[in-house]
Amino acid sequence: MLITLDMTGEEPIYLQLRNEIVLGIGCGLLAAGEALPSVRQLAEDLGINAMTVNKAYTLLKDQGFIEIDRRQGARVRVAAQRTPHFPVLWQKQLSLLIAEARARGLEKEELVALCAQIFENPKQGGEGL
Amino acid sequence: MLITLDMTGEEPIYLQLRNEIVLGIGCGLLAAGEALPSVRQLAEDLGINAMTVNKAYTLLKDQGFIEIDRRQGARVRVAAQRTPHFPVLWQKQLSLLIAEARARGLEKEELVALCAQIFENPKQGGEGL
DNA sequence: TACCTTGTATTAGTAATCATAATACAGATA
DNA sequence: TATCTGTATTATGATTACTAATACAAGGTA
Repeated sequence: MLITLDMTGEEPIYLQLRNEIVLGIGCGLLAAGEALPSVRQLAEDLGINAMTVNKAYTLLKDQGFIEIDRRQGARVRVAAQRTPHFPVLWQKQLSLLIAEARARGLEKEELVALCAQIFENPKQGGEGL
Repeated sequence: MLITLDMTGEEPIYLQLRNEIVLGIGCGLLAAGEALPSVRQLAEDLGINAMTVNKAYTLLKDQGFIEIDRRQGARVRVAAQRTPHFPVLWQKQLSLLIAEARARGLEKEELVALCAQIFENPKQGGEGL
């Protein structure tokens, strides 16, 4: 999977990397059980420090998206993605985004249609606005 | 409208304040055209510095949620909330959240239903997960 | 054994953020 | 004149974020 980073922007590198991988999993570009590059390999490919990659991996592990074996490296988590409780922070962020949309005059039908569209292809995003 | 801040958490005060106001607008607790407290008044009520309130207000103004008249203070923006182009950052954040949901195994129907529910009452959030 | 790979703990240093405070100013209003 | 708006300025202290360099631990393999 191709990963591009914006080294000039304000978003931290490790967060960009984490988000790219989450998007990859969500889109199916990264299949369940698929191996991720080693921290050193990915760091070299991206031209960043290995600890920065490690920070992203650790974050993904703590959030339940990947598993890390000290011997064999990281891979996309197979099971248990369907956590019983969805993260509270996730719900708060979603509520805030929807509140912003309402404040800007978006109609309920538009929102629902947009969410359904993004669900199909999160990397493309919503082209209809 | 009642505003509560978490002074111990990690989220910046000015951001909490900004988000609370956005939620208030989105839920209709703050009507279009309604006046907001002055920066000094709100700062005193909340026990924070006036410049912190000013930072939140300036952010809300730059994002198109409120209008600020130097004479009469701030008020919820009446028109033009329906911006022709929805903020790119908003779409990116929504795409990321939906990708996270997919990665965790949420079904499309569940997502749509949840979004519709939150749209009705963003402050309540999604209780169904 | 020797060497490769893997992740990770530690340390460090630079930079940025955040909240606050004290003023001061411009403009409108009562 | 006195008082209310927002705002620009400057400063300060504390904290945190971010990235990097290095060394270590553990397992695989020739």
